[in-house]
Amino acid sequence: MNNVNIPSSEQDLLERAQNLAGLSLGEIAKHAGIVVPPNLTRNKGWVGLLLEQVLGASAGSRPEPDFPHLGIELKSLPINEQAKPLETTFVSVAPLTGLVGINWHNSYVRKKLARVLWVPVISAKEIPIAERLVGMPFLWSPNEEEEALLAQDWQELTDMIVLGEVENIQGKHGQVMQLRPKAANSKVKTQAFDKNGKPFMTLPRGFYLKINFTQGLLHRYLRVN
DNA sequence: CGGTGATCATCG
DNA sequence: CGATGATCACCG
Repeated sequence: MNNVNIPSSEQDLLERAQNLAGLSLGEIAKHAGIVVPPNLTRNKGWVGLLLEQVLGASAGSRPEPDFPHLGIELKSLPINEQAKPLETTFVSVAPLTGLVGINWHNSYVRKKLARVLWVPVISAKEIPIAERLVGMPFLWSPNEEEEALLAQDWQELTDMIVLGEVENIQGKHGQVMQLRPKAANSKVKTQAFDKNGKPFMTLPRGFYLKINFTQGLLHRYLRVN
């Protein structure tokens, strides 16, 4: 069963998402006719895919926003009962080549994060998948401070890539956004350039939002209204 | 193969 | 016990 039911507007999408607040993943899955896996070990993207389907996002792996006509990206956000994110948030694969002419302003990361529908899910490990509750979804765009932090980290990480130092980048780099492996396993390789400009093969990387960043925006939206 | 959706699992 | 590096499933 596919999404015949595509949200017509940002407001429509937001309302639909907010109607999920308080529901359990089990209830939502049942309504959608989807079986809840016993755990996420072999279904790591399950929550995100469930929400995509229920909210009428376009499926597939195309590098586009989940709602192309609205320019909105959908992100599930696992949190604990104290509203603290439990995991970093994957943003996108990091380009390791073809970076000439790319800057923060025209970067893919900035585009992806321009408008995000965050759907918090209380996902403490001890809670069975089906019993995990959806929190209050909210639409977010970076404010000036957030965008400055993202731009700074993106620049630092991209500079290192351009200088051929991608293999010296560790998770600790970046204040709010980091670069980490993003692959099926550590044997997967993609092309990059070393510091002498020579091509070599390395592990694909992705940009991830650190927990302090998503925690901050969560608080910004949950606090004053 | 390289993108999407992410969480797992081990280490300090 | 949090953060980093590694990993899993699916799609076109």
